[in-house]
Amino acid sequence: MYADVILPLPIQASFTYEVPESMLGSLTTGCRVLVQFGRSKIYTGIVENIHAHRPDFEPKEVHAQLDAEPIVRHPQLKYWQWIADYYLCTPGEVMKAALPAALKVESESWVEPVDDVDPQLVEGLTEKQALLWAFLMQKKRVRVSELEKVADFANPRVAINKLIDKGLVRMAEQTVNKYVSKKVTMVTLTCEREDGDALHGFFELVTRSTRQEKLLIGYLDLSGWMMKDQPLRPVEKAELLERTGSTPGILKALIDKGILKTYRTSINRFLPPVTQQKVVLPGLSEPQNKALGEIRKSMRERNVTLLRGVTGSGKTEIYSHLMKEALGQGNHVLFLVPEISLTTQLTTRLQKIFGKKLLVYHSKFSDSERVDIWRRLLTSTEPMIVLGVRSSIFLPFHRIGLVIVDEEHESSYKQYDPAPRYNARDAAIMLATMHGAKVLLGSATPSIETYYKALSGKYGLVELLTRYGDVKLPEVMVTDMGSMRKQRLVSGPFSAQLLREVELTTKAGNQSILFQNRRGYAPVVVCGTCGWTPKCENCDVSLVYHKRINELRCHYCGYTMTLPAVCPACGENSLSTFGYGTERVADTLKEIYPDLRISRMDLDTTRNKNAYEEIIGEFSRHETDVLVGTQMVSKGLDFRNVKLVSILNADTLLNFPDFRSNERAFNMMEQVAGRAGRHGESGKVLIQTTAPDNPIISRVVKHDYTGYYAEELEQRRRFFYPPFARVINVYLRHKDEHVLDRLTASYGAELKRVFGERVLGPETPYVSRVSNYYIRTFMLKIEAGASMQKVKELLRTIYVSVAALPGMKQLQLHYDVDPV
DNA sequence: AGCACGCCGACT
DNA sequence: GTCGGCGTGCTC
Repeated sequence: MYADVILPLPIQASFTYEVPESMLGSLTTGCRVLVQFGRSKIYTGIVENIHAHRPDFEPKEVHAQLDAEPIVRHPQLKYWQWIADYYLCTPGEVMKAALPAALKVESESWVEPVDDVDPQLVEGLTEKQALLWAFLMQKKRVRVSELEKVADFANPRVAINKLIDKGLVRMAEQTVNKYVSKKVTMVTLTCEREDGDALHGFFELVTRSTRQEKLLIGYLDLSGWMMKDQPLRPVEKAELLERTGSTPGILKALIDKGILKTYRTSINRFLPPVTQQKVVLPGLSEPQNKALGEIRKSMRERNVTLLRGVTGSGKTEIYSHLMKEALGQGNHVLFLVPEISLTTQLTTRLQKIFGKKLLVYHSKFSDSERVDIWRRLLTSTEPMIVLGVRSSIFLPFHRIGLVIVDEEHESSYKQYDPAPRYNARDAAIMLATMHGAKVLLGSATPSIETYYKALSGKYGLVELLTRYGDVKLPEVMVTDMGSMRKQRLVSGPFSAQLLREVELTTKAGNQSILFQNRRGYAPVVVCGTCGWTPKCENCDVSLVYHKRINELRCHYCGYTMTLPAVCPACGENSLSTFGYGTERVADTLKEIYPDLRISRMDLDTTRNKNAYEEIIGEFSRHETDVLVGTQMVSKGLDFRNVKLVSILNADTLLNFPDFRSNERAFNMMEQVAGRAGRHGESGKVLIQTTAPDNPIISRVVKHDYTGYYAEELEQRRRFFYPPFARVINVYLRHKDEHVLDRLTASYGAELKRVFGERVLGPETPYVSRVSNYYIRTFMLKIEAGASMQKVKELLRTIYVSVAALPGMKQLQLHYDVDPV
């Protein structure tokens, strides 16, 4: 028998290996295997298919079977294939994205001396070989990578191979298992279960402490100690303390008395629930209830329903009710949220309702934690909710009944780099379709495509246009920075009007959020004498100044340099900074109001795992008055006291040179505005711009989504963009700009020959070089109804037809399907 | 993606 | 004349 195996590589084909007899019968589709690929490398592959067709080459054998049971469930491989087809990448790339790293063991090459070394051979070694040999004799066994480091000469691999040829050393591939299961502390009684006397004695020992007694009883209760016909249920220490309201001290007292003992164990096994978790669902307001009813009705008729609910309308409560229903039917639920909104705020809220039925899947989790969740879904038959980010669509669900995609318009659902460049919203809809599950998309500002589908009847549409508790939508004011400046009413990034509002808000005991979509201190540094400006070595961008660390940073590749004291071009001491990033906004505000408590939230201040939670915690406990931040502050956060929100520079949102810039700007402003006044009296939003008459801003002022939508749709129709066209961007990257331009011309000619008017470009992107690669792009606009299968084939043909051109091998070409 | 093979310039 | 550089092709 032979197994077709998917390998985590950007190669279109799958590879056929022979199944050794020992695995016959046990090796099945969906199992992981270790296979050798090429001369030495060992990869984890997934068995795609097992068959008896002898291939016309001599296949290698499957090295090892890693799973007794499939780790990828039946519909999943089909799903991977769909993603690979749709997003124009290989199944191996999908596999790479889908499996947590710890499930993808890869080999490391080791070398060791052979058992009986011929000393004569050692004599005849060259200098380089002798150096490697000496190191190896010292260590006995060494990684190839280590050996390569020790070698102070080029191509050490050649020398190693010579040693192997001579018969002095041999290679050994060793796979590394990166998975470490999480350990927890468990509690158990020191006596045997049958030993009633001992237990009686224990109770005697705690008669003088009600709290100790309570803990003991709690243990008996949780473990099912007395129900001797059933197996003893292991009890976690944390669970015991929480359930009995005890402290670690009380537990310690019982351990000291010799009643209880603790032990460590891996939690990768299932603790059956003690009692059915009591589900306390939030009550729904009248409008919420009505919306819920409409959603249920819509779901009976259609697979996908859009819930357009204004910010603060209480979509989460509605989701909770739907999720509970799905759980009740024994189904899995996938609740997708954008990376940024997976805060403790949402998690704790849902945890209170669903307890252990809620699994959270997040990129900040360690890999082992992700594997635990993977395995739980695989082995458990219980209904569960996965609250997760983009990549959680790849988890091994078996009976999805409901998929919820919150903030469906969010661009972070789209993976941009590396492949697969998938949109988790769209992929989740496909996943649901494969499972026969229902989908609910939620947003205050649905994407144009989604709303179009909803209005045209393809999706169901439910609208919830009042905020919870009838709080009014915030009042939006626009400040014309141009005229403010003329009147000298601007200090730094702030208009006098904004400063007054911040002051009033703080005096009234409320909080403000200032939104500036740019991190760092100043985006540009310029020499006042000669005009020199620091640029990134690897990318075509100027470096952003970060003051606290006194560094210039590239926001594309991470390149850094310290700010020179004098201009390196002319030697004058005349470097000055321009523009405002969040760091400078916070500093400037502090200069104006030294007593104001200001915190900053952006990528730089939230690097480590807890920083994000801390900043949010501080702000929600009202330990800070003003929160300055990038788009991070615009998503899913709910603070009671925020009464003022300001977009410091709306111009930067409006002036993007692509077809989605209006959509992005409107969504962003509406989302930011939505942070204001979610409870009690309504809040205020202040937009600072030099273009106060911009139509998008006018729509935001009126919170006029439908107006914006109608106008935007018309634009899309006129210029043939989504939803009327399907867009595929083609990226060409090369280290040599001249070669790139030559290849781009040939490729473009071929592209246009085949697709004609549907091709736009080539274009040099705004940032034309990233990490030393020059970039050119084409945009392909395909009629909405056209066969993507056909388009895909044509693209492949075009690639093949230019593949022979010189330099093509060093050209990186990739497609971005449905770019956002 | 890795990795080896193979073809051209700078050293003994 | 070999060592070592990088471009090309293959991997079950």
